[in-house]
Amino acid sequence: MRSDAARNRDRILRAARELFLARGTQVPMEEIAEAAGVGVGTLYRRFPDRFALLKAVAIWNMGRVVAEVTAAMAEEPDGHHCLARVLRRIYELRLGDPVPILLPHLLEKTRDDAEFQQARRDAAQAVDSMLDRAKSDGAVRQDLTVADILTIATARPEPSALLGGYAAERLNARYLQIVLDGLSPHPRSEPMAPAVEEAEMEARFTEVAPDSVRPAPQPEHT
Amino acid sequence: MRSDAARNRDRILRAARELFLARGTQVPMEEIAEAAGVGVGTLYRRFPDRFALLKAVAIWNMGRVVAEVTAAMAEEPDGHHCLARVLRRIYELRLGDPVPILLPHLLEKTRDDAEFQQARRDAAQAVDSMLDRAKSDGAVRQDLTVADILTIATARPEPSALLGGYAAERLNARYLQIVLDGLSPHPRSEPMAPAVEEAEMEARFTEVAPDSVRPAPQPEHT
Amino acid sequence: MRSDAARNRDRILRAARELFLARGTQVPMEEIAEAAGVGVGTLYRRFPDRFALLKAVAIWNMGRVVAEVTAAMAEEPDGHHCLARVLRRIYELRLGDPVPILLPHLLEKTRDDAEFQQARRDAAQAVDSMLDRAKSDGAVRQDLTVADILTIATARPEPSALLGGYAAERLNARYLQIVLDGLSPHPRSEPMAPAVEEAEMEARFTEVAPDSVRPAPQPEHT
Amino acid sequence: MRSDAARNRDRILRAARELFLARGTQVPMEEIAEAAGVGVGTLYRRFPDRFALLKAVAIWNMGRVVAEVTAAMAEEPDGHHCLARVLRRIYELRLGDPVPILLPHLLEKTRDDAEFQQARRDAAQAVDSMLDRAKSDGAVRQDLTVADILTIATARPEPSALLGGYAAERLNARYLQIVLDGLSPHPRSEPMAPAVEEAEMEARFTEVAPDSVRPAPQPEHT
DNA sequence: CATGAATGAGCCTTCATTCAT
DNA sequence: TATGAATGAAGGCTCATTCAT
Repeated sequence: MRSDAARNRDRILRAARELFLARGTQVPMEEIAEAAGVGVGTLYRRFPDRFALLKAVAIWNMGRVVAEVTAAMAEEPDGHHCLARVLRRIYELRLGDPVPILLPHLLEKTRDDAEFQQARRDAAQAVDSMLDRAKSDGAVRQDLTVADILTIATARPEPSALLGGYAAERLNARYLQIVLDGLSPHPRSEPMAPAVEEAEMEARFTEVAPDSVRPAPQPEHT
Repeated sequence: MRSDAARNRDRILRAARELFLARGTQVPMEEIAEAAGVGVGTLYRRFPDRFALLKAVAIWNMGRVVAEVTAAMAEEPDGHHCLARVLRRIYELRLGDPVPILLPHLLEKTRDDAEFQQARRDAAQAVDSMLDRAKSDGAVRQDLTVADILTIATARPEPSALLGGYAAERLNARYLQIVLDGLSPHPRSEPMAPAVEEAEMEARFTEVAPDSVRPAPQPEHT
Repeated sequence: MRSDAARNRDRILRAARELFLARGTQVPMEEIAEAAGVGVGTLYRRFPDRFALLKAVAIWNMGRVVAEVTAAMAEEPDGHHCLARVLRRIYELRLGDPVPILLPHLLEKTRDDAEFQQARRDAAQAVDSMLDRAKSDGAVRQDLTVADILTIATARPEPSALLGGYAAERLNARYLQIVLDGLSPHPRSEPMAPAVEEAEMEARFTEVAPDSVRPAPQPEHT
Repeated sequence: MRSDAARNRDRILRAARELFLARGTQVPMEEIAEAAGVGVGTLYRRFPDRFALLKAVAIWNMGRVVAEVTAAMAEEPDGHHCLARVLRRIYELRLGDPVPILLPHLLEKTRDDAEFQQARRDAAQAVDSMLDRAKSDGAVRQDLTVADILTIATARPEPSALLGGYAAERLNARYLQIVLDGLSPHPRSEPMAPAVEEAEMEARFTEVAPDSVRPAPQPEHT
């Protein structure tokens, strides 16, 4: 029965991740339950409310980032290909989508969630190790930090919004190449704004951001 | 009262644009009405449903893109600064946000909307003229097309999703510089995937995209 | 301008009568105004609320009953044909439809309305004179009163409800003939329940009906 | 809880039938729910929209017609009393009211509804068998068909519209006797319009009625 | 006077969550 | 423990009526 419960949890999580992406984070809980092949009651037993589900999906996404980095590090020949592959996967799987991975108000509510914070640190560390390798290989500028890479991860192009899916793959590929070119060390590059260090990212979870750069309020996910 | 009505329409539009960004496109119509200082009835008289409002905001956004390009072309010294300024403004004002400017299903429903299509063409043309100038100035690769620039416009970084607003301005500035670097002509750049020409974009509104690259279904905006 | 106003009133009344029949008495006031070719403001100037419109239509209907009786009395050869024609016209024009001619709560509210009461008396008197002639001609039983005829007027057959309009004319004609046969004097007829005299009808507008025979409450017409 | 659910469905149906008659088919769903002692959500779970409720009530009404016929056939001494009793019950219970039993547009939407069509056929058959017996007993003309009886069923007198309920019982009784007299075989009767056979009624559900006899458009029930 | 814009109460419907079975 | 029935708060939308132009 323990295994049944675990299987249910897993099916719910998969269904939720897919439906959140396909139909938005407000998708009815009943649809998620149905897609998972369980009753709503079961869904609520595993995840007491919608937020718990969002958090679980976010943790799953972060774990997936670690997995993608690990695989790329093992299989790609150099830092450039490694970075290219991971970014491509993040966009493909929409792992960096602001919704639902890391909504501001989700961050607020997860500040004290050990599991969530651990997953976040693991993901940042994995990306950081990948960035180190890219720097060593001379694939990217030395003044980049993990915050830059994660920022790029959130900047998923959506050419389908322009072309309804037409030529989306080509446009995505071109976008990725442009970004990678931009990341590479150019003699002519002007100096950038000061880098954001990992320590600063970490600090975010203890300090409160200055009002001037507060993110826009986000919709409550009930 | 014609003038009153026009003023109300305008106030509703502004309120909608702001609330769609701040609280999502599902924000209660009543809140939009309240923010605009009118009753719901008035809102519904001007915009028969939520979709009409989304469309009007999208048209406004596209008009704003034209205005930003025009201003930049007039005031900036060269193609590089022009492009940089416009992209920065697009991100700042969130003019290229997939929501609500150009959701796939919004495109479907606007295929036969003359005003919408005109606004879209005007925006594309403005961006294209800016791109031409940037090419003439040697500021960007010659193999770029307007589709690439618009794709970039949709790829707005959201560092606040990672840092809750902390250092967002610096990260945004760094992201923009990375992209601009990537757009600049590099001798070492590998060839890109075939460019998407403006004619292909235009074709999107008559042909139907191949199934293989259909965008994910989107939430209904009622 | 007096004539313009009168023309408007008339157009509104016609539109209201038609729309009440075609789409029910809850049809939006704005539709009535549009069908009449005036603005809602004008409609409300002539008829302060929906009830005023219902009342005016009811008065018009009763006037039409008088007109139909008058024409039939003048043109038909005998009491039988006269009665048959008037009943047919009442059904055709739906002059006796409970809605909106004589809803119970409409009666309540019109108890003190002189114009309405006069129209009602005129209609009853016209029908009564027609009934007298039919009795003189031996076309109907002697024990009938105007209340019976008016009751029959409210019993409009609606075969379209059964057959979607198919054969409606034939079924209506057959129904009418059945009723007329039933009205004719049969030696074999059993005695009927006591007749309702006109004086009793008149009394209804001063007394209050006994609770036991109160009509079902009717929907408020706002 | 299956039994609870069934009990709720039943209570909703009863409440709906009563309120549709008492206050019209536009009665707020919430009132129906309240009268049934359930929440609106429960009502909507059983009946997804107002139309589903109308349909269910119509089916209930048709079933009741069958029950009334069956009882009358078993308990009444002859065809005359049987017919009289059933018509009286139909009027008393308002089983033949155009609303909600058999509205034209309801027929349209139920053309493919197996349960509805079965109920309709059962009711027609029951009435037909009763008519056969009446003919055998010499209680009615031989040239009547079930369509005539059903047409009569829709022609419910509403004397309360004239008298506010005063003397309604007597007037109803007299109306019924008049109709029954009209139905009885008179040597002196003129020939009637051609009868509508049951086969023609049945055909109505496959063919489309000729435009000339289309029923008036009916109010949408949401 | 005529118009139609503005208002907001009210009804329909959905869906998050609870809880009886 | 799994289910799905029940609840009711919340939001979309309509429309009667008022009132500024």
